[in-house]
Amino acid sequence: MVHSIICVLFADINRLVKPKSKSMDSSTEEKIYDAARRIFILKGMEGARMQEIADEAGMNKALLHYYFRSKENLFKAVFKDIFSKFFSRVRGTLNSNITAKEKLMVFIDNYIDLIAANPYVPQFIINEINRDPKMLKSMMLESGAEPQMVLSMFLNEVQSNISSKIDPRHIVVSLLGMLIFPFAGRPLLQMIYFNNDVEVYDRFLMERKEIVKNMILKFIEG
Amino acid sequence: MVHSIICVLFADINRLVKPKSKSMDSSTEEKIYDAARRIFILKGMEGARMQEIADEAGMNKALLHYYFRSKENLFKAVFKDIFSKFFSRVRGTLNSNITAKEKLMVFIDNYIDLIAANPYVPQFIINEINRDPKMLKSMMLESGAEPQMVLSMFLNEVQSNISSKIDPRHIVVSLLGMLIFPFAGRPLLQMIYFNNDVEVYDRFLMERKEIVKNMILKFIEG
DNA sequence: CAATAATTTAACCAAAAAGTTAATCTTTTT
DNA sequence: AAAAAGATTAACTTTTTGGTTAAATTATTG
Repeated sequence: MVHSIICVLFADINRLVKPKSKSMDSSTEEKIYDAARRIFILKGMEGARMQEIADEAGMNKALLHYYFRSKENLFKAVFKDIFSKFFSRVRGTLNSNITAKEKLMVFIDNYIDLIAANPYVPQFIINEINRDPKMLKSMMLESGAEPQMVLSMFLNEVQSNISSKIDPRHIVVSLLGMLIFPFAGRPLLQMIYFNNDVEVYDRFLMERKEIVKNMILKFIEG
Repeated sequence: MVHSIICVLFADINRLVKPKSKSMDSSTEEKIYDAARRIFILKGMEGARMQEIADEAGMNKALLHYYFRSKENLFKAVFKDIFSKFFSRVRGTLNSNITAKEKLMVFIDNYIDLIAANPYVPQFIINEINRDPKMLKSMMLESGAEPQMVLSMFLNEVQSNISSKIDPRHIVVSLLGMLIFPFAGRPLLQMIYFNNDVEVYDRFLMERKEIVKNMILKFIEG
């Protein structure tokens, strides 16, 4: 399959958060930023500690306050970045000129690859928006993300190309649920249904590409 | 529909957490327990403050330590309770003697009602297990919950009654994703796709009963 | 009722965590 | 090279938060 080759080639492009690299060519501010991203995504705003972020970045805690005035500040910068990057990545997968149905299939493949490379991001975003829903408003204004466009765009296409009278929002929500839940609920699901076998669960996640495509198609085409 | 009548009649039975009641007939310990449940579910272990729980319970912070030695202790008691209650409720919906397919349909209806009455519970459980996966092990041993039974039970039935060669775990995960995600992602979804209209979103959630049943059936029956 | 036990409170303590500062080291500018 | 600006550190302060205690109040029991 050509597509899976493309997936492999571009796998690291999907990574929103750089893994800690030993080559120290990035600036101090960048190092703080990256460390903060990793810690915040893993532990959330409330669970993260400034000291921990400083340690992760390999430097003094005071520097975090030197570059970003407060934890709140640092978090907001990081969150805004992750949020907009994530949504623009998602939107990016929809900009080819193939049929609507094909586009939907490519979307599912890419979305699973994207989350596989950033398994904590969707849950992180959902949690933080639950914690402080006001953030979402400013996020949508400041970042050019316009996340509502992401799926309504092609779902209008799907809607018109395929005979289906279902509210497209039900399809979006079902689709996202099927894609995100196996990642968000991994520790639970992996233990209960997979005897905590990491490799088997990883395979399971990749199998989902075909499963979800199949499921959505059957539903849309009746 | 008879079923919706039953749903209305038993609506409050689904509620795992009592809303704060003005009638003060419950014991101090119970009041603390209930307040802790509400706060922990809303803010999580890390986000919750002992003072906040004391305020919610309408009493002194020292009392929380008098009845439960530590925050950790209080949290574990509450979490264990919520976890096992939730899973036993879920399992409870599967104990009628109707066909496997019918059982699946009833399950979907009941599950949505259950989460509608406890919208934060699934995400809370997932988050806390992510934070401390060790908890899950002890939870499964101590509480008689055995959550793995919940769906494998009837999915074996479904599997044998209906011709379908799909790994039932894919069906479980898809199903749970479709059911849980609209609740977990509510603030995000409601804002992006529903102009923050609470009533419309509530209706959307109830519509999902038919949508999800439809979707699962189409998938299983091919 | 008196004594004893259980409950409740206000005030306090210690540890953790965010945030600050002044002094030092490094780089850039003149 | 001297001065200035920028980056970095160690040590410190403040605030938050979980936890304690001793005294007061209430309930229970002999």
